Formats: sequence, structure tokens, C-alpha cells
Amino acid sequence: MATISQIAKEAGVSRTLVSRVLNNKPGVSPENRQKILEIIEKNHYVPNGLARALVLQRTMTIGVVMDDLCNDFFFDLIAGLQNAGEEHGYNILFCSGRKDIDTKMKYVDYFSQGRTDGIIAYGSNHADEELFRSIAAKSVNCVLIEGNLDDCKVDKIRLDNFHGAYVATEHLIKQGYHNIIHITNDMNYDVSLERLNGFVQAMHDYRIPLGPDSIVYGDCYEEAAYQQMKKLFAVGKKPDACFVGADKPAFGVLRAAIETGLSIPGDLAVIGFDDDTPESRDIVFPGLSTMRQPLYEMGRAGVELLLDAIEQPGREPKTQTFEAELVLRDTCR
Amino acid sequence: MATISQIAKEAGVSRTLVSRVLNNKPGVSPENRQKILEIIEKNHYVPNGLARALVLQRTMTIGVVMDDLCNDFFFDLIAGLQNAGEEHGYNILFCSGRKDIDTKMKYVDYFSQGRTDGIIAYGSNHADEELFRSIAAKSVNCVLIEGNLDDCKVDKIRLDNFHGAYVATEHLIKQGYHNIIHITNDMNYDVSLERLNGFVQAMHDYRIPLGPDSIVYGDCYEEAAYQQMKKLFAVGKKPDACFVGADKPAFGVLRAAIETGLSIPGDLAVIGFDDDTPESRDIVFPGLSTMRQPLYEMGRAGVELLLDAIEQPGREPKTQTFEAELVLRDTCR
DNA sequence: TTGTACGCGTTATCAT
DNA sequence: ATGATAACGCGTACAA
Repeated sequence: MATISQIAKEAGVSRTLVSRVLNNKPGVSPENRQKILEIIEKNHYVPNGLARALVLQRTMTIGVVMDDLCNDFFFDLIAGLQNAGEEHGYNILFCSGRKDIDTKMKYVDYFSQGRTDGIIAYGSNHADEELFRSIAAKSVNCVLIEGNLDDCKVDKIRLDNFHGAYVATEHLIKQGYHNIIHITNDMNYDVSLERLNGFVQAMHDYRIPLGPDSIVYGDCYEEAAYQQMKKLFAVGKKPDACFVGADKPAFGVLRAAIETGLSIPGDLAVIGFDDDTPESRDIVFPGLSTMRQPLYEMGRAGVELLLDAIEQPGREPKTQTFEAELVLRDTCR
Repeated sequence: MATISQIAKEAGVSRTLVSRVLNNKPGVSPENRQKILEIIEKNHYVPNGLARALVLQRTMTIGVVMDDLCNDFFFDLIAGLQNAGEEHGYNILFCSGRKDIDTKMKYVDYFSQGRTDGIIAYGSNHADEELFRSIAAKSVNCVLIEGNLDDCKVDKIRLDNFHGAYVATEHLIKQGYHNIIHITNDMNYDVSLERLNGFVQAMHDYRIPLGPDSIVYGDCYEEAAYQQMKKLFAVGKKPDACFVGADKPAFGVLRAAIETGLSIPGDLAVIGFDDDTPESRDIVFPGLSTMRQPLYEMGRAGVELLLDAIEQPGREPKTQTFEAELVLRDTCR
């Protein structure tokens, strides 16, 4: 790799002039500029980004740390981050954690060591708490998406999960469903509890008593919800509506119901959460009604918030909250 | 952000000693080591990675450039890259192109500017050619996965698409199917042509004539293949087997066949390519027989090959070729 | 054991 | 217009 000194030497000028040419700055005679450009071209010279970042104290880079790159749930978030970053001239770097906190932590450290101007971290798993606190302790610009550490002085992008769940449940109630159950998302995530709370509150507000089977504990995959529903149907339980804490398990509910011969939404109405349905599911299942989580917008907002923090060192942390939106398709009238 | 000089000053020693402590090197008295460690801890000091990389001429980082991070096809590849990188102590950085060559190019430049020890680029789109040539021209360690520029002096990880397609077609033939059609993958990708060629060669070797409907041009999504097959069935065409150039369109074929009332594999046998079926599809469709593309292993091999190149500057480029493996499930006997 | 001095590749300041 | 010099933060030979 050629360096600026080698180019300068070959051109018979000082590094200063080469630097000016590289950065399109005035103060170079046309002849010298021309000559320098040719030599740069000839040697395929590209300036070293590390050295430049070191002296400029700016990397124009944002590091993103998520649970797992291999999950279609994050597609919209990734797109939002990338697009917003690009608009502001920033490079967005992703890393692939593998649901283990250690890898996530490793990359947070990596990004923190001067390699980025800021970090965007996603997660709401209980295990993330330690990670997020360590980030907050460092003097690193950082935005937490989804993470809910009330006592931490960090910028945050949040979704109002409680309200979203409330809206979904309320909609079911107002449509005349009264034997409503809730299948939770993975309770290792804070959001799952918030959604459960929203469900409970709505049921309470409308004076609908919760029975022993009103709350079923699931996870963020399809299979568990499928099994739980099959079990429920097998013992003769007949809920007329089901609010599910995430879309993936909602498909498990649909599958169990369809196999059992129930008509959707006649015998059973279903509302999910997230709106992260891959195309392929819409083809074979009835369109899932759900609470849309605006991940694309949240990703964009995360970048904006981070840049805002970078530009105003020492300002108080902000929290920006998004609302989920009820999207009615086929599984609920 | 604290610096090594500040720590040294506060400890009343030279930067050398602090550096030794940071890197666990001998030559520091126990008392000094202890004192320095405490001050480091107190200040949340972390060494600057840029400065370190600059002087060490090593970033311990690999940059990965793919068409699109938002595609479940790449999940196994990502996992392979990450795991292999981690085993060797390397940080793997991903970026999100958006199927446009410009973003890809931008990140290749970014990674090339001294920020990584090497680049792994994935792609076989015709538009990638320019990109790959520009990479090859630079003096950057780089491995191309899937890209097929025969005349380029770069390390490559390849899949033998021709042979894979041949094996799939041959299997159908040997199973007694003779009215076989091929639905191509997106012909903008080199791999699609290779797979088409493998199909044609096998048909030719077994003396099975190709009719006007033997080759149907599709893309890498489900819908086009679905439409094409519906059209075919509508005009009374009755192939007894179908080799599809990718898994996603293969599901389009299955859907069209099932809707038309055909039994699988009785009336129509189907073999796909890639084996990138998401869980969710297996649940509602018969298990898709396919040629498994070992993306996880290819990702791993890409990292190994790159590190090999880094350790031996100037060595001749190598190409490592993988074979696809026939995986028989339900859609083909 | 400890510290000095130089270099990594770049930009910026300030002379000339 | 041009160039010498310092600085960014760090590692390391070398000398003490």
C-alpha cells in the first residue's frame, strides 16, 4: 500500500500538497495538482482511513450491535439504519452476535476503541442489562433500541409495547370477542412483559375476568405456540380470540387452529405483534392481523438520535418512543 | 476518552510501562503494574484501536460485502464467516448493500482504506464484474465467494453449479422421469447459467430431447415460478419432473402444482437448489428435495483462505471449489 | 526496571 | 503556492 509520503516523493513535492489534492482544497498550482493526480492514479493510491480518522478525531462510522444478524425480524431495522446512515454520509457497520452476550460485548468493545463515532445497540433481553450498563459507563456515544434501562443515562429508541398490546386487546373486545387468551412472547425479553401487562390492563378495564387459561407462556418461535394451542384444543378449551405477543408464534396458533378444523376468524380471531411476516407466509396462511412495529422508522430515528448526540457532547440523554399500529388483515374482523 | 499519555502521567511513569501493562508484557515492577492497572480501571481507559492498528499494521478485522444483508439465503454464510473469524481472533464486519452495486463499491473502498486486513466479497451478478475487477486491481487481500472472474487474480470460493445441476437432473432421469423441465434461477447471475448448462448436459448425455417448454426462465423469487407453472398447467402441459434453479422458486412450483391438484411427487417431482428453506416452509409444504449448497462451510473456507493469503503476501491466488449435495426429502422419490 | 526517541499515515498550523 | 513541523494515540528498539 502506497502512502502519502511516497506519492509526495514521486511527485517531488511535500505531503502537504498531496493532502490538499486529496481533499480538494485550494493552494496547489494547476500543474502540481495535475501531476499529483496522475501519480495517485498510477499507484492506485488510497489514503489510509485509520490515520485520517486518528487526526480528524472522526471516523464517520457507526457500529451496530444486535442479538443476531440471522433473523428476518431485523430486516427492516437494518434497512432503516443503513439508509439513514447513508443519507448523513456515515458508514454503518454490522456485526453478527449469536444470541450470546459475550460476542455482543466483544463487538461493543471493538467499536468503542475509537473505531466508530457511536454505537447503536439493540436488545431487550434480561442478559443485555449488564451489557447496556457497561456501555452507559463508558464515555461512548450510544443509542439503545428496545433496551429498557430506566435508570441508565443513555439515548433510547423505544416502542410503547404496553399501549400496543392494549390497543390489540381492546380491539378484540370491541369486536365482541370475550373469551380472549394471550400467548406471551419469550418472557426473557422485557417487551414481552410489557405486552402482557397491556393485555391484562385492557381486560381489566373492560371488566373481563381472566381465567386460569387466559395467559399462555410461549416464546418467539412458532413451534411452542403451536404445541400449546394443540394442547388447549385437545382438552376442549375454546377461546374465541387470541392476542399473541409476536408474529412468529401467531403462525403457530393459526396452524394449530386450522389443523383442528377451526375457521379463521369465525371460530378464532388472532392478532399478532411486530408485523415481520415474511412474504412466504402470506401465501399459505390467511393474512395475519397484527400490531405493526415500525422498525424501519426506529432504525432511522436511532441514527438521527446518535448523530444528534455526537453533535452536542454532554447533552442530556433523550428517549424517543414509537407507537405500534393496528394492521387488520384476515385473521381478525 | 483518556489516552495512554494521561494514564502514564497520572501514574507518574512513562507511556512505555503503561503499554507493557496493557499488552501483558514483562518489564514492569509489580508495584507499578498494580498502580497502573488501578488508574486504568478508574478512568475506564481503553486503548485506541485505530492508533494501535496503525502502528501494528494489523487490524485483526475482516470486512464482508454482500448483495444484501436482508436475505435469509445468507444466514448460513454469515454464521460460517463469523464463527471462523472468531476462532482466529478476527472481527468480522458486515455491511448492508441494497442490491445496488454503488453501495457495495462504497463499502469495498471503505474497507480497503486500511481499515481491514482483508475483504470477503460475495456475488455472482453480472453487475459485480466491475466491482470485482476493481478489487483485484487494488493491492488488497480479498476472497471472492461465488464470483466467477476466470481471468482475475484473486482468491476464490466457488460452488460447482454445473455438476450440482447435472446430479439433480441425472437423479430425476434415473428415477424414471423423462418429461423433465428446468426453471432457471435469475439469469443475471452467472450461477444460473451454470446450472442451466448442467441440466442441458445431463439431458443430452441421457439422450432426452429438449422441447420448446423444457426450459422456463424464472428468477430468485417464488412468484414468477408460480405464475409460469400455472400458465403451463393451464395450457395442458404435463411435465412429470421439474428441476428448479433455486429453492425459493421451487416453492412457487409446489404451490402451483398443489393448487392444480397434482400430487407430489406422484404427478410431479421437484428438486430445488441451495437448501435455504426457512423452517416455516417445511411446516406447510412437503419437504423440498434439493441440492444443498454448503454456505456455512464456504463461509468458513473464505475466512481461512483470506488468512492464508494474508500470511503469505504475494502468493499465487487459489480457488477452492465446493460440491452441492443431493438432499432427498418428500418432493422427489 | 525504566524512559527516550522514533515511526505508523494523515491533517493542520504556520512560516516562507 | 509551498513546505517544515507538530499532532492524533500507540508500540517498540534502544539506551540508561
